[in-house]
Amino acid sequence: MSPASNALRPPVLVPVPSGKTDYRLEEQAGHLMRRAHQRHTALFQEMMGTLELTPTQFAALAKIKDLGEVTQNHLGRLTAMDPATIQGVVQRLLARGFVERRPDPADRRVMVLSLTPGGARAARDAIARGRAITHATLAPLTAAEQQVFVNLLRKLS
Amino acid sequence: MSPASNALRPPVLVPVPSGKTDYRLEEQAGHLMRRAHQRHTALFQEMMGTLELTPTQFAALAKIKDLGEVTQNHLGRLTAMDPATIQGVVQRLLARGFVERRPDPADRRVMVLSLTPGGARAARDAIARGRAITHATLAPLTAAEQQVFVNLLRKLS
DNA sequence: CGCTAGTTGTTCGCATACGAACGAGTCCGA
DNA sequence: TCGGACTCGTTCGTATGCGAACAACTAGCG
Repeated sequence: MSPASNALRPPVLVPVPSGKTDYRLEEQAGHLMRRAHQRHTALFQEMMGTLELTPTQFAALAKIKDLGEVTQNHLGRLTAMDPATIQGVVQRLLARGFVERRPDPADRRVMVLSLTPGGARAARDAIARGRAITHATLAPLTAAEQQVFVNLLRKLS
Repeated sequence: MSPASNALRPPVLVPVPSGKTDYRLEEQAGHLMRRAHQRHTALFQEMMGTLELTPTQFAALAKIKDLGEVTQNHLGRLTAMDPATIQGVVQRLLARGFVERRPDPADRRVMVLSLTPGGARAARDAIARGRAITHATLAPLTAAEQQVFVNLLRKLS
């Protein structure tokens, strides 16, 4: 039935029939990236379910678990968040009791962040779901395509 | 000297030495998509420059230009925006005088949107920049990789 | 030592993004 | 023709995401 499986071949290169080249929004990389990211966040929210973590909250939690202790700005850089953005994310994790902060005696500008026991438990649970979310996000692609896609994404920062 | 150049080969499959598999945030598809999208929007804002259009405003403008007339919800579906989201976007385009709206006599729920002359001029200008933005966004990839990347993105909605 | 440059965390404002709920209107089947 | 189901646009609330400005603090240089 279906022709199938020539998916990676470049499209047939029909040169635009009309003289004035037209602009197809739905073929622009940026627009497609927005939509793909949109789909991912929908999956994320659905599959994170009762844990009620957003993607950025999850990233922060996972990174703190990784490092044990981090300062807020450093955590922001590691998770690609603006100081203004990481600030709000950390506030919400503090409010939910997942994260603790204590002043750094060596540098009085700095607040050191670490997980609470409850935060550590949440992080373990969330990471398990994180694996499933990655799986679901990439499900429309074959295993080989997934490899290629992630490699290309890495080149696009 | 250096092994090098096996970049597309699947990683050597070192099964994690410790018993507990670890989770690398920076290799997760979702996280990478967020960062790639982030980079794109930064390029977008910079290159759109004095036109001061956001990606969603641009998408709406380009789509209206394409169709001549659209209703608001329909426009939202075409540009992948929630009714609540497209509402704000249209408000701002109305406020800047790029878009007009008039009631549809045939269906009194509906408002029909179209471009003003100024909006049409802005759209032409913006689309020219849009091409450059797509180019810059994909610049880290070779031409062949760009084809593959866009094809894979399309499969991820 | 003292001044400047840079860093850290915070606040404000604006623009997505979407779930939920709502009033107004349309449509279709009984 | 009546009533329920659906659609359209709007509002509210919450969470990113970032530029800009700011106070507090550190560090480095003359």
